[in-house]
Amino acid sequence: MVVSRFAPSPTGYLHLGNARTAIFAYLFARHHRGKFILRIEDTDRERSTKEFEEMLLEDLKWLGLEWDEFYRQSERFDIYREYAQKLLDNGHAYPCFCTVEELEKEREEAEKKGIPYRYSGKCRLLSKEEVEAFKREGKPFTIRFKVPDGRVVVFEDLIKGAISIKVDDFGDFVIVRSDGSPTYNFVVVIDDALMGVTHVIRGEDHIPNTPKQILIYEALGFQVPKFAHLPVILGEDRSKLSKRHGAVSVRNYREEGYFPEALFNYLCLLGWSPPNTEREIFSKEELIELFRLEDVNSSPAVFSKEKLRWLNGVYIREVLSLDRLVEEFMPFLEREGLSAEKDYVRKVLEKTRDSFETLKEGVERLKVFFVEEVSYSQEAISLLENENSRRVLELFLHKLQERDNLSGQVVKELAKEIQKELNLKAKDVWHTLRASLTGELEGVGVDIICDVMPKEKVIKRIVRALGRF
RNA sequence: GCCCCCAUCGUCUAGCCCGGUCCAGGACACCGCCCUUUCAAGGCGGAGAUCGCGGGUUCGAAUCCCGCUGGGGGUGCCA
Repeated sequence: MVVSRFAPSPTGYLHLGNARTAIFAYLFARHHRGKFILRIEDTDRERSTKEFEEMLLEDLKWLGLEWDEFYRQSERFDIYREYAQKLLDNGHAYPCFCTVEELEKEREEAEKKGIPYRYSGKCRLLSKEEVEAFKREGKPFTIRFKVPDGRVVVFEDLIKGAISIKVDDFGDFVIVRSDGSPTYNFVVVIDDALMGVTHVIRGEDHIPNTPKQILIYEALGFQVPKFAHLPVILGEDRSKLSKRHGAVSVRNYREEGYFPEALFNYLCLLGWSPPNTEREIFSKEELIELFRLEDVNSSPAVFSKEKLRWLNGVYIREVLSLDRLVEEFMPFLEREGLSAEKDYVRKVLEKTRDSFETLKEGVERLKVFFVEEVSYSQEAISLLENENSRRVLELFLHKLQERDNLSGQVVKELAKEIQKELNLKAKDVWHTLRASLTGELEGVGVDIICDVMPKEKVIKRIVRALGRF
């Protein structure tokens, strides 16, 4: 059975790059009817927090990723200790008593000479007696993995193809810190092996780690899984997407009123495209069906907020159900201090869903439907102060009284009559109505407003405008 | 510095494995027109890539080979 996993460390909000990695790993597992594991990599006690972990889970769920198994590395230290001991016993690892200061000095010297730094491996040479003596003294030590000399590790990456790395490029590396906590390169192997992970799908920044990990797999007699390294996501300036590029966490987009389906869909299109089709809109189920690692691009992609926006708009106007739209719109309305009956919101959105691309933008655009009193822009004021405007509004009110109810159809008829009777351009009539009704010179169609808003409310706004100008 | 990865319109990409149908297709953004009471949305059309550069191989190369350049990533008792 295929088993993939997503293994984030809880040191911040879910980053877009990580989200895409999670999505690909998830899609791959589901496509093969396999298992998808979520593993929290919190071995670094300094930077990991419970709060971030909760956010992470929340964001993942929001995106629509369900996992079959869940682990937390901080709860598995006993297991890691056991395997560290195993490596010590079978001679693949050794205690190292070098201090951080000593290592720092070595590194500086290497740099000064312009030669690439790697740990000298001098603690490899310590005799049993020396080790015992140091331990009795209570001298702190790390455990290092013994990297075999001259070895070239070759592996077939499912996305990049054959990759070979000379192991001499890095020295013996630490697998257990002096405080007893295990390091990433070590635990990742233990966990993936024990959890039966068959496909390690992760960012390409892990390529340099892979040979180290393969060495550990071998030293422990574990079967080496398949690897797939995804290209990174870049910002507009072509450097790795990071905080200084602005909104880069899933949470940011959620708060701006993006839909998880749209973000999911967009992220899939970054570095992957489905075979034999020019479609771009896909449901999660379709993506599961279509996704193949072979079709993932091997070059990095620049994140485009513009295109995400567009895609979100497509979801709002074409893909999502009206009910869903209403459901998600409500909290955004409330966040702006506005409120309305669900049915009313439904009526509004039914007619206007094709005119905005994020929920936040939607609330802004549709405010006029929900506020008690509109505020007038400078342009609207100068228009309403015009004598013609007064005549239009008065005539409109007068005619409105003769009608039982108001609608888009009715307002069109009335506008036409007014235009004729006052000998004005259609434009002028409409502009005046809009200004009095919305306080702005642009926005949602006046006919739509009259279709949706109660007649009394329309009258009230016009009366108020008339009274003010 | 050293190691690894990558390279098609501004951006995401199709095509590359199995060379001719590609004087390179689609999408976002951009420009114009139409629709129209405005802004969007929508419809139609346009511009935009000598396939990073230079050498080969071949009757023929975006597609195969070599070199160069550029970009990205890594180089921790972070993950």
